[in-house]
Amino acid sequence: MADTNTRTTFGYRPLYIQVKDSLIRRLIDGAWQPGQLIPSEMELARAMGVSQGTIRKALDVMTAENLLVRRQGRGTYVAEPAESRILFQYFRIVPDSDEASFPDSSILRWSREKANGAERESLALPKGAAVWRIARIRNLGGVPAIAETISLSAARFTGFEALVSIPNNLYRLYSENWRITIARAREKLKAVAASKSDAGALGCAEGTPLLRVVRVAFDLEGNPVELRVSRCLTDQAHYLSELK
Amino acid sequence: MADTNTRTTFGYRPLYIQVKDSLIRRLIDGAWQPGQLIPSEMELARAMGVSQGTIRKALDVMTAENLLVRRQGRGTYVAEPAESRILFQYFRIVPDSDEASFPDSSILRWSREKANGAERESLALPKGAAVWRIARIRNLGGVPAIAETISLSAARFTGFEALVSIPNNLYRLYSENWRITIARAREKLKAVAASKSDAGALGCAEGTPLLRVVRVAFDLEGNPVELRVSRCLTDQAHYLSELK
DNA sequence: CAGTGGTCTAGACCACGCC
DNA sequence: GCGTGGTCTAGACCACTGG
Repeated sequence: MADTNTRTTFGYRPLYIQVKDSLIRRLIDGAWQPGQLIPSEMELARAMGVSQGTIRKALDVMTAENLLVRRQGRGTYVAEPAESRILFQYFRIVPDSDEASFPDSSILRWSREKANGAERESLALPKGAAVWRIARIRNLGGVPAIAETISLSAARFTGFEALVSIPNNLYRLYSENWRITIARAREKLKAVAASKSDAGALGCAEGTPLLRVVRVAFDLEGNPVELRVSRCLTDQAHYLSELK
Repeated sequence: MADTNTRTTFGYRPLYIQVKDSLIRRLIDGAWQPGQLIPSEMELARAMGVSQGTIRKALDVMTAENLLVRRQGRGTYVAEPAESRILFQYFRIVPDSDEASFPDSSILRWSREKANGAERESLALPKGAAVWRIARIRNLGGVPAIAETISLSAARFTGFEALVSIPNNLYRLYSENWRITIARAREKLKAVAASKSDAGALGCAEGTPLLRVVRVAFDLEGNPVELRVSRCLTDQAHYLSELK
């Protein structure tokens, strides 16, 4: 590892970035599983032939990217798609009054379909590709609040038809069944009028203003994995965004 | 600085945090102005009696919080509320097609008013306090797209009435005229139906779904400074949110 | 070429969790 | 008490900027 760097201006990559890439490789390959305790800084430093400080910098960057969790006195763990973390990181709809609570969800239907234009573009699928399409309703405080349509590449999620049920926490499902880690996501929000079917599902009048959230979620390698379109009732809740 | 720490479990603060607090104090007091080049790491280390590495860590944290800008070979500068940075950090409405462009804006009216309940709560104002209330329209690609109402504490923004005009970039105005730096903001989004006055201002039908963004912006000390309510037409644009 | 931030190293000590 | 991550130091060298 010590001499992978040519030291020319072109293509110079700091050592700690190379270390980071190498460690991310282990996550992608599944050598390190979510929740697992990874070797200590000293061990990694010895094994990779760099100083402890360089290892530390790589681990710090990965921690900032929510890939690892470090606990003083215990060690460094691979981040898990656990409820609490997902809630904080990926679920931005919160009731106006209280703090956030994880919404339950009921599946309306799911089926294998030919990908439409939006799905092909968002998920980088070839023409004629198939997707799994899931429709569900999420409740906030017991009241239907979000209608969601989730699309997944059928080629990537092989064996999806064998599922007996679809859990509430999909990112854990992706992780455990397909070893896919969601690393980041991009959301685009618009205000739209409720369609007839959305109105029926959410128990509101047709034409009610809904917050439409289109999310594309990416894996560790930067490939799009999931397209999720949510239509949200926002009379008692809002989408929270922190700008820092 | 070396011995401000009691080394007891209670109230332990790392040195670099103390350094950071001390440097932030200079920003709050205005000793260091936006755009200014601050002393080099070595100078600061000597002046404060700590190692260069400790200074570096404090500066890195402040850079991550967008308070400083570091440029290799040149030095470390106090961050400016410049168009380009504001655009990236605080303006999340982008056209569906292109990349982001800074919107122009036209002031509809501004006046001093008695603060309403929402303003008192958001800005932590006492009962009976006064605010400056600004109404403006922002255009995206030449078309009216956003109707905004901005509220500022009259007690904090003294002399506001003396302004001959209100510029497009308000955060630069706050910085230059009142030495207030906006450090972070929280936005809450809902979908609402266009009111009669919004419809008139935006040239859409009454009842059109609008994206309503309520922003509270905070200064370096964490005090709320600005309440901004935006109603956005989202037929040709969207609100972009990155989840990492 | 001098000065700045960026990287890398080596070693010491501290706070924390667990046994 | 031991091992972990977290802090702090000191010093070397590298990459970038500007004169």
